[in-house]
Amino acid sequence: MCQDGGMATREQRSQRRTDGLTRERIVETAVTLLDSAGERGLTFKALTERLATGPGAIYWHVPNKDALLAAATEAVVTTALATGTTAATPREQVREVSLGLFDAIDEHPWLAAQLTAELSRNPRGAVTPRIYDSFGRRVRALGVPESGWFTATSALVHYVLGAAGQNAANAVAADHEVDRDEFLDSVSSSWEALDPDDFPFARAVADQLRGHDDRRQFLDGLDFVLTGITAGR
Amino acid sequence: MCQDGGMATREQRSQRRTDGLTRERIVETAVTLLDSAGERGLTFKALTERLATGPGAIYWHVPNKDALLAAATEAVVTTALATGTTAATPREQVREVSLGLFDAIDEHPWLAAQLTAELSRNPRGAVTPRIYDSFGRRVRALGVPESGWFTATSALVHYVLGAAGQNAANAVAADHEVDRDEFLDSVSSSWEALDPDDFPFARAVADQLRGHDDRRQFLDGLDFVLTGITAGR
DNA sequence: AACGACCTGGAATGCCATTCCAATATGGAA
DNA sequence: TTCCATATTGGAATGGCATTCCAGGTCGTT
Repeated sequence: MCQDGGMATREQRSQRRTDGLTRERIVETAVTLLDSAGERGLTFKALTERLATGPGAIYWHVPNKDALLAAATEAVVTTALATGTTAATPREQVREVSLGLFDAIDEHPWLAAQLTAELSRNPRGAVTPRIYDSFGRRVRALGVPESGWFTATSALVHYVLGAAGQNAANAVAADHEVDRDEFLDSVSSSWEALDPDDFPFARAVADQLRGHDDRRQFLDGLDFVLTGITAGR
Repeated sequence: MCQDGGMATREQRSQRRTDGLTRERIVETAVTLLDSAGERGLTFKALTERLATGPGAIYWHVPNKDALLAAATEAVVTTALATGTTAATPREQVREVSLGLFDAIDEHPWLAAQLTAELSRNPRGAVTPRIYDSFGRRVRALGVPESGWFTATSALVHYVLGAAGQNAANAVAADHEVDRDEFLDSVSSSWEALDPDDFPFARAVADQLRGHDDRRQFLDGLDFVLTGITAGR
């Protein structure tokens, strides 16, 4: 095979740490790594370096990488949803929670995919009911009849996750660009250069791309959903 | 290090293939692998085995795995959007395209995440304008004023991707379960067991989970968006 | 002061994407 | 027909990664 002959037993172990390694500290570090380099940035190597330890120590606190991702997701979502309500009308309250999640995903671009995974893989966990409750309570306050609660809330959550996920992905991609305006401008130009027979619409809206406000667009879309949900009233 | 001493030159190469290895055949195989085992199922090892070749041959046709994923995405999306229109009203036409994409994502659960990535990473490629055009043309037909085209279409696409992505993730998760009804039932029960003070809403809608129709729920949500988009008329 | 449960970190394993390269086809020029 | 350049192939090597194993340390209890 390729054995290197054992080289005696380990002679000297490095000093044992005095500050305890806790699951909390690990999750915290994981979030930092995810934020700075995306899902690919979370490796056990980076983790062990940051925490000045070895993989075994981490695995004692956390069963595997997926669980670590789930824990990071839960930590971030819980914080994001824990904002006190200041808005007056139910509609404004929905906007408030939605923006909270939108901003959290913008700040933690890896969150959208993890949330989708968490909602389906772990519907019994803490995250799924927390999200549905945050949105659902406000949907109820909107005056939706009980039979429509689940459908309306699902539609809302799906829109928010879809839009926020796309926005976060865009933001990461735009990060590689020097200047956002310049980037949008060049995309817009390339849409204008498309064959008018094959892509009449892309051509027509190319100009609307330039300098549009993502947050504003998100809220406008949210209003479509809200209007639809409350339309029967 | 660990050199094994060269063992002479290769004496006998296995028979060279007669059927050409083409980019198309590779992408086709990639889609098959993705469909059967998700993104984790697409490995160069599996690919070389299926195609009875080596990694080098594949890399001659395709620059890397990301490009292969992008090509697979484009192939599937192009097919999904290439359905002729049979619906009468613009609103029904939007439903038609949306369902086409929803079903494609349901059939290829890896597609949602890839589409989000493709839309942001490669807005100049073929996929992004194709999607925007498919939806946008019908939005225009809905009677939306030109200034609202981009916003309305984006909202629509975001909702469809969000809902379809969540649905596909759910379907994959449910695949591991024996029975869908039984699974929904157990989730519903665990929601009912939640603390009524912390999760009043989840408790209240737990029953609506049981036996709900995903496709129907998707269309109901789509109607909210459509109603919102056309509300100003 | 010694035992065991808890906790640590380094080495070993096996999978994966990617690169390198020697070997092989193929078809046009001589 | 022979020969060569170019297109194409597949296997070996490389380096990174998650995960497992294990030989140890630490500390509270007795």
